[in-house]
Amino acid sequence: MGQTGPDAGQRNRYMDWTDETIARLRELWSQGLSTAEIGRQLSITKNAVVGKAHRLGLPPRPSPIRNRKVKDGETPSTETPRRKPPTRKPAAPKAEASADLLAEKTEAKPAAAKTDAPKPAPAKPSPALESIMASPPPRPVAAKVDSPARVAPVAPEPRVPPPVRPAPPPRFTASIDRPARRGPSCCWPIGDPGTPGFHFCGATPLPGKPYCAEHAAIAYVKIRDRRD
DNA sequence: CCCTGATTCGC
DNA sequence: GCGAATCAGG
Repeated sequence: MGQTGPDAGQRNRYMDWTDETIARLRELWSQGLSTAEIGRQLSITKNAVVGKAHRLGLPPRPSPIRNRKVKDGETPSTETPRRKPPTRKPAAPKAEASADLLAEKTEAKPAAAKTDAPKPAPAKPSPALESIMASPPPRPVAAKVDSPARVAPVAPEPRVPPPVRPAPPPRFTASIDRPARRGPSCCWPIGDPGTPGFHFCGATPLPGKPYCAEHAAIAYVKIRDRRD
């Protein structure tokens, strides 16, 4: 008879962290996406993202908060280490929403270069994604983006606008991760973020740009000439 | 208030 | 090992 499987105990309670999902997490994490953003694209919570990221040993990014951890024996006098009380909820097995993942797949994929579409960039995969697209230099640190959804339309250059961005600091020290064979790869999203078929271009990007020549061409639309 | 990530701790 | 809950800063 058909056995249900000896190891069928694993329900869909947790994210299936396969090599692929992990790779995607690392990719997105490396790209400087927010934990919430990564979680959203992976259909998981930011907690899961950050938790897994730490377990994977991914390089911590500039935390908005201070070091909650002090060196051992660090003036533990007046400052009482307020360990947060374990008043955490005893158990909150909220109902799982299964068909909840497909409720937001309204995003559009990077349409091919349209002949008359000045905005070939992905319709709007994500606010954060849009940010990285608008910013060639994916700064792993000091990412000082005000708000992903509050980017004011920058004024176009008057003329002779050099398409070169100032200071693309590739801070790839190659230490924590980046085995070696992992130079900069084109991070143009292909497919729907969150679907198994989703992946990045991976081609060699132009110097100072996150995209390869092909995608950079469609990613960076030439600013319309401003005539007075 | 919103956002962010880090840490903790129950499962 | 996983992730909700919580904490903490901007």
